[in-house]
Amino acid sequence: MKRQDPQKPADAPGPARQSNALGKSSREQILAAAEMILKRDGYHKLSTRRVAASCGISVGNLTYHFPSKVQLIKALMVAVRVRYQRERLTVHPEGAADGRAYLVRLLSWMLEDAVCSDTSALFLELWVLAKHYDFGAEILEKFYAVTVGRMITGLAHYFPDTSVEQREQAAYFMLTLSEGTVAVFSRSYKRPVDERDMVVLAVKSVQAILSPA
Amino acid sequence: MKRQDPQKPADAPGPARQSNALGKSSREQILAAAEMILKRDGYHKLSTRRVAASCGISVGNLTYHFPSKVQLIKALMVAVRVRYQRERLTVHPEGAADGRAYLVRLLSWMLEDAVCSDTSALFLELWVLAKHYDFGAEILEKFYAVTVGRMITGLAHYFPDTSVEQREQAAYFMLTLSEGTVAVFSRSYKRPVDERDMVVLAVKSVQAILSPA
DNA sequence: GGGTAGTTAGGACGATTGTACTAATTGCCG
DNA sequence: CGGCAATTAGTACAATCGTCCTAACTACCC
Repeated sequence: MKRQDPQKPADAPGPARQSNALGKSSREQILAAAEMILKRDGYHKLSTRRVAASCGISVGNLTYHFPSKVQLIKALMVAVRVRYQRERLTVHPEGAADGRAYLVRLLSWMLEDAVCSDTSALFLELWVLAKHYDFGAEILEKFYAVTVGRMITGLAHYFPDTSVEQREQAAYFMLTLSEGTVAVFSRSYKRPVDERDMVVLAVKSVQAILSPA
Repeated sequence: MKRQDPQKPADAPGPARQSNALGKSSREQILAAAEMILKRDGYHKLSTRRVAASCGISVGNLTYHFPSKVQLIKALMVAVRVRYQRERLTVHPEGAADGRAYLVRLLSWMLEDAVCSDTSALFLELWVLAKHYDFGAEILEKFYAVTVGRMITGLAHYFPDTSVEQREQAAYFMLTLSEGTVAVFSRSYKRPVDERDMVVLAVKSVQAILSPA
C-alpha cells in the first residue's frame, strides 16, 4: 500500500507499538542491527539490505519503517546519543571523597570506556558521519555539549574555588583527552604508555588547570 | 586513446618513469586524486571509478597501476604517512629559547594542524581504515611511533632533568591531545573553549607532567 | 624502421546498492 | 465477523561497484 506518514519524529514513540517475537518493535530491532553493523563493519559497509538481513526482515519492510537510508542513519545516531548520554549521566561519580578522587573516578571511567572496543568502534564511525551529514555534526555536538555540561557541574561541586572559565576549560580538556584516547589507544598495540598511565597524567593535568594561576 | 598530447619531455634519465601532461607519473596522479576523494567524500565514497575519473584516466588504466582497490588504499596510506612524517619532522621547533617556548611552538603547531580541515578530514578516514585493514593499523601505529619518538628527543633536549618515562608519557599525552583535538575541535561550532585555549592548557599540563613528582 | 615492453582505453561480467512499487498478511476495532 | 489500517514480503529497476579481459597506443632500444 501507499506509505503514509513516513517519518514520525525520531524519538521513540512510547509503548504504543506492536512487538514481534523478539519482544522488540521492528524499529528498535532495525536500529540495533544497524548499530551493530556500523560498529563491526563501518559506515562504508552499512547498507539497507545488510541491516534487513541482520534482523531477519525484508528490504521492503525496512524501507517501510525507514523510507530512506539517511533517515535510518539519523534515527540511529539519535538513538545512540540518547543511550550514551544517559549512561554518561548515570555513571557520573557523585560520592567522591574529594576533588582528586572525583577526577580519578571520572577520568578512569572515561578513558577505560574510550578504549572499550564497542565505544571506540562506534565513535570512529560517528565522527565520519558527523563529517558527512550536517545532522550528524549537530547530534554529536549536542552530545559533547551535554557531556561537558555535566562535567562542569561536577567540577563546580568538587572545586568551588575555581572560575567558570577554568571549569569550562578543564571539561573540554577532559573531553579532548577522552576522544584522543579513542583515536590513539583503542587499537591493541605495544606501547610504552597505556590508558591507565593516561588516567594518572590526566588527573595531574586537570589539577594543574584548576589550580590558581 | 584520445588522451591529451604528451608535451612533457622526460627530464633526467635515472629512474626514468614516464610523465604525462601534468608532469606527474600516473601513479602519483592516482594517489593524489585518491587522497583528495578520501578527504572530501570519505572512505565509503572512495571507488576506483571515481578516482580514475577524477584524474582523467580510464578504469582499465587504474587497474593496471593498482590491480586491486586494497593495493591502492595501501599505497595511499603509505604515501600519506611518508608525507606527514616528513612534515612533522621538518616543522619540529629546534631553536626554542627554553623548554616552555619549545612546548608552546610544538603544541601550537600540532593543535593548529589538527583543526585544519585537510588534516582532520584525512585522519578521521585514516582511523577508519586502520580499524578495517590490518596494514592500515600498522601504518598508523608506525606513524604515531615516529611522531612520539621525535617528540621524546625534543623533550630530552629541552627537559634534561626528566626521566625517560616522564618524556614518554608526555609525548603520548601530547599525541592524544592532538588527536582528540581533531575529533572535538575540527568541526566549526560555537564553543566556550577553542583550540588556542587548548594550547595554553596543554603547555601547562605537559609542564606539570614533566615537573618532578 | 621494426620489435618489444610498458601504458592506456574501453567494454564486459556479476554483485551490490538505494529506492520504488505491488501484493499479501497481520492486528485491531466496531 | 467485516473492514480497514498497519505491517510485511517480494520483486524490479537503474546506478554503481570491483575486477577481468582484450586491443590499441606509446616510448624506447637495437
